[in-house]
Amino acid sequence: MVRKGTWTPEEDNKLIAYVTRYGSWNWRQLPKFAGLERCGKSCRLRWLNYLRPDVKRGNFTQQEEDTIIKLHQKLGNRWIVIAANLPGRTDNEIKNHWHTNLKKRLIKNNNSDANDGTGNSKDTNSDNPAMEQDNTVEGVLEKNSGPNITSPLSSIPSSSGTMDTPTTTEISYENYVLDELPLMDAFLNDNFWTEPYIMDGSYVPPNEETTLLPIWCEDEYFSAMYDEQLWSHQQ
DNA sequence: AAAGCAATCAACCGCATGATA
DNA sequence: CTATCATGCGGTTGATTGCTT
Repeated sequence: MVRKGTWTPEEDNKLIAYVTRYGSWNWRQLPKFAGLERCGKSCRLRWLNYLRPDVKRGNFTQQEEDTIIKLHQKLGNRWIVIAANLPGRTDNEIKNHWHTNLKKRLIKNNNSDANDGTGNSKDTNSDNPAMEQDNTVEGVLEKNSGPNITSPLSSIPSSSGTMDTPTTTEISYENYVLDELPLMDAFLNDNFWTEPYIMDGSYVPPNEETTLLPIWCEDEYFSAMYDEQLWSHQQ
């Protein structure tokens, strides 16, 4: 039986514990091994959109909104490409923000422009001089990602020390002491960011013997940390 | 206080694409 | 070449929350 609907803290615990330890070597099989009554798709979405350590929560900044608008003008509904240029933001989050805020704001702005008769079109950053340096789509892409539009996964920090500049605003994984947090090693070591995503065959999935263990039960510290720190931030 | 409505956002669904047998 | 499977993407839905009356 496959569960649907909102994820519970317990389910989140299981998913985080599993992906942290073993990576996402196969989303379809993952829920079975992780002890989750969810489909693989649901697990993947939950991880990518909410549980990944580098997911940035909270309000969009003016600069982020400007980037979204500019890129959407050029690219249309290619949310994954737009997301790739906003580190820490997911396509789902950007899509939602677009439909609930930016689209309406643009319509409103266009209407007011049409009414004022000046023909001067103001974008959302007209009150922010700092943003007027290079507001072309090319400029935004160049500034955020280099000359080429990057792959969606490029927003995931590489192993080259990007944890020095965390993109997470609400959940700071740096606050946890490594010695006391065995599971968090995986978040912070050099392999974590590449393991789940590299499909070159180098990643060895857990075997049946090890995965039969209910791994989430072993990690009481992690569970407690998660309950207190992480879950509360998401509510 | 409660009912109605609108806004928000987490999650699901269907389709497309790429890999592999 | 074709079938099958896994994954990714974008559109849409529905539950929850907040606001108004």
